[in-house]
Amino acid sequence: MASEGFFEKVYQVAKKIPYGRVTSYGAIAKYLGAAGSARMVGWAMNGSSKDPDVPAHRVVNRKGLLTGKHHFKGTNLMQQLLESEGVEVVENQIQHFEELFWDPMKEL
DNA sequence: TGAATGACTTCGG
DNA sequence: CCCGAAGCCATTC
Repeated sequence: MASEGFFEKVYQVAKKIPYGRVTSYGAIAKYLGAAGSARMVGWAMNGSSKDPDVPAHRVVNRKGLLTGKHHFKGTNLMQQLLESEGVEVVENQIQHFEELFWDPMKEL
């Protein structure tokens, strides 16, 4: 259905996230023109399971916290993926988050 | 149509 | 910065 339009956009942006970088739901939402619908981005990510090319592990909340890790298959899968990209993660929180932060509005 | 939900964000204390 | 409460918005039932 066309109702997946919003989801598709989220997937596209998520796929554009550079390697070893992360972003927040709000940033993506704002880029999509749906500023304030950060929750929808997370919701869209819920459907990202059907699109393995979507690096949902690179999308965290504004604090750099891996809030969505509980939605992954493994409890530590999300962190492992980030660490695999050179991103330090401690206590579900991304280190140097401000440095690794990738703003689609600014980068795209 | 209306109420409930959610991987968030912002505001006030 | 931490905590609690309210707000937002699209999707689902």
